[in-house]
Amino acid sequence: MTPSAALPQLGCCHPGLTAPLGEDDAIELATTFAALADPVRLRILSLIAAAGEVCGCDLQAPLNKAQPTISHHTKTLAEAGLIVGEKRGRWVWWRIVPERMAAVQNALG
Amino acid sequence: MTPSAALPQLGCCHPGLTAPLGEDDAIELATTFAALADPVRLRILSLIAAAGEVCGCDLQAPLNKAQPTISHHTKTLAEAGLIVGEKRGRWVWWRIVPERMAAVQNALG
DNA sequence: CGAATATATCGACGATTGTCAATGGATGAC
DNA sequence: GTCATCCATTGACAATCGTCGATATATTCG
Repeated sequence: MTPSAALPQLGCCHPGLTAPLGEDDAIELATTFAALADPVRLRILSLIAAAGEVCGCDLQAPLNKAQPTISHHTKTLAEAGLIVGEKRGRWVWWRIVPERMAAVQNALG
Repeated sequence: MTPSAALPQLGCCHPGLTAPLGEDDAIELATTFAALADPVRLRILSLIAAAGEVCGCDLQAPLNKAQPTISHHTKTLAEAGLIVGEKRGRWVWWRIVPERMAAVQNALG
C-alpha cells in the first residue's frame, strides 16, 4: 500500500520545464510521466478520480485484465505517489493524491 | 519536421481523468505521456522552452548524446505534437507547441 | 565542381515493460 | 477449523524502447 521505494521528489519546487533541466531532475520527472504512460493505468486513475475511492476488486472487471496485472499497475501508480491505498479487511481502497497530480501539472507549465 | 504520423487527438475536449476513460482515449493520452517519459526528451523540451527556439545542432552538446539519438527524440516529441521544427538552411529550429502542452495539463485536472 | 556540416534513416544490441499463470499470505464467513 | 475471496509476488514470455555506428540526403561554402 505505502510504497516502499523512495518517491521521486517532484516537490513543490521542482524546476519544471521552464528552465533547463539537470539530469537528475529530468530522471525524476520522467519516472513520474512513465507512470502515466500506460492506458490501463490512466483508466485506473480515471476510475478512482470519478468515484473518489475505489476498491481494487472493482478494477478488474471494467479493465478486463488479470488480477496480477491490476496489482502491478496500482503498485506502479502508488510508487509514483499518484495514488494511495488503504487496506480495510480483505480489500484495498485506492484514492488519488491530489497534491501529486497538481505537482505534475505544475511541472508542465 | 511536420510529423507524418497521425497526431493523437487530445484536443480541447479530451475527457481527461475526471471521468472514466474509454480504451481509445486512454491510449491517446498514454501515447502523449510516453513522449514525456524520457529524461533526454524532457531536457530537450526544457532547453527549447527556456530559449524559445533552439537549433537542433545545439542540443547534442548539452545532452551528451549522439546525433541519431537526438534526432530520434525530437522526432518522438514532434510526433506527439509537443514541438514543431522549421528548417532554415541546414538547420532545424525547434519550438514548443504551447496549446499542446496546455492540453496535456488540462487532461490531468 | 568538391569539402564540410546538419539532419534523417537503417540496423543491431541490451534493457525495460506489460501481460498472465501459478503460488502464497491474509482476512472474513460459515 | 474449513472454505472462499482479495491481494501481492514470482517467473516467464513477447514486445517495445533507448542508444549508437554506419550510411544517405541536403545544404552551404570555397
